Amino acid sequence: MDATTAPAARAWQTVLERIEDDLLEGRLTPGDRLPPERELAVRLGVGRSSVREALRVLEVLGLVRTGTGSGPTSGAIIIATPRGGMSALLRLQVAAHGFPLDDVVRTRLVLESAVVEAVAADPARSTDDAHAVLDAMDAADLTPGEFLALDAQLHLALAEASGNVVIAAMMAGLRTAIESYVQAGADRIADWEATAGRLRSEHAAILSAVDAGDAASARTLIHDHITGYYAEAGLART
Amino acid sequence: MDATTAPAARAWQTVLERIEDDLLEGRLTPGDRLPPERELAVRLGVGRSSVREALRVLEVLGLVRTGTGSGPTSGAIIIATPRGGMSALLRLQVAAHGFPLDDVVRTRLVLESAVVEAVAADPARSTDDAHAVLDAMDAADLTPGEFLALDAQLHLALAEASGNVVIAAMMAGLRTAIESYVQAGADRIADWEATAGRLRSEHAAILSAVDAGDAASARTLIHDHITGYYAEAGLART
DNA sequence: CATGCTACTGTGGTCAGACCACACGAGGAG
DNA sequence: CTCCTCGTGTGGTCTGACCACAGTAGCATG
Repeated sequence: MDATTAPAARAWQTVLERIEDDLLEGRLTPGDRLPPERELAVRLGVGRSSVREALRVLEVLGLVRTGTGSGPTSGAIIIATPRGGMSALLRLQVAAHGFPLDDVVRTRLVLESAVVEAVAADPARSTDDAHAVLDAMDAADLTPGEFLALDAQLHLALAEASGNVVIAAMMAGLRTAIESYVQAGADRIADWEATAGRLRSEHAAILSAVDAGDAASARTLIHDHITGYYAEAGLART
Repeated sequence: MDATTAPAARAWQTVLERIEDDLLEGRLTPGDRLPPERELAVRLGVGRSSVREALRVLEVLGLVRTGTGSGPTSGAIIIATPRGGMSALLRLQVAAHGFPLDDVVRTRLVLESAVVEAVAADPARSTDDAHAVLDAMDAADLTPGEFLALDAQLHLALAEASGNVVIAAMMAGLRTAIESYVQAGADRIADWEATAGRLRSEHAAILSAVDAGDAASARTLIHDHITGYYAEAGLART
């Protein structure tokens, strides 16, 4: 409730809360440099190792970027790139069985449906990036791994087209979390070329529906597209 | 692509990847205890501080719980409680302006709509927990803070009723991320009692629609419920 | 005077060692 | 047999030291 006055039993939490508070109050914004670790330690009355533990957390969460040496790129710099942190969180939770694979897939369905609906409903949203990836996927000599990487890129491009960075970050993370399972699933598919061809045409159909502003069709198509692949790859529950 | 053989320039990443690999391969599961920090350091050929930085990250992400002393509760124990990590990530990203408030609210709309729809469509889902919170909110002497805490609890109970832990964790995190803004918004509402009364009846209507299996109505009601509050609290963009 | 090299300085990255607080458990004192 | 005390192993923290790295100031050289 009141993080600013909480005692924060552990020293590294003190550092974390202090930085979060600076962020909230606008004393720190992306692009700013944090004081040197040694100075921060003295200023907050903790050891340098405690400062480092807090910075490590912030780094993994995508809030700071650290650099050695001197100059403007050195030191701990505030950034705001949530992709990495979201991916790490989801990936590890899936690995630790905190997030069942089925729930991850179902969440993808919810978010992707909302994405295509939003993009289809807003004529101002450009799907140029998605089309570019779609064209790249037409190359005939793609390995399954390359194809799936482009597939992830395509879905991400759609999410970004929706303009919602939270959803885009979550979708990137969800995809990363199940990346190894998707890859393993591809190996189980007997006729990969046939599947790839089907996925290509499904992608094209989805984009067409989105571009046409047909939100309802886009929802249905993306839903079937995703559930279809997971069923074929032997990842679906039912 | 291949995390297991990646060089991992930094020592703490080595530790992190090793533990992630153990999780993926099933060598570590929730409930297991990690080796002592000192032993882990020797075994991986890194310093103890590097091990601690990795453990700190895992702790914040909700993957391990550390305890001092001896006995079965001491040491670093694998858990899988993603709530805390999701909340921390979203809260800090909002604080750092990586996640615009509007996108957080819009994502809430997407997820909550999907939740009520799923719960309404599945008669097996129990809304008993949500009803219990609803009853608690009828108390007349609630402060705005207490009321909003129960409100968060109610929405979370619905998410849990959907059975999707990923969505439940995300919703908990999204709510936490904007908690301070929600509180601040409540202070700007002139006639709080009137608003609280309206929220109560809206909650009741949503639960009724869900219990009746009316997914479409539930979607509309929850959508208006959320957008209504944000508009009244002066948090909405438009 | 211009140029290029060198040493210095400040930064994060890592390690080693020490000490503390804590909780359990073994062993002795009663 | 019971209770207390001390030992032991754990995480939590601090300190100091050293390294790698990048920029920079200043000197040597042309």
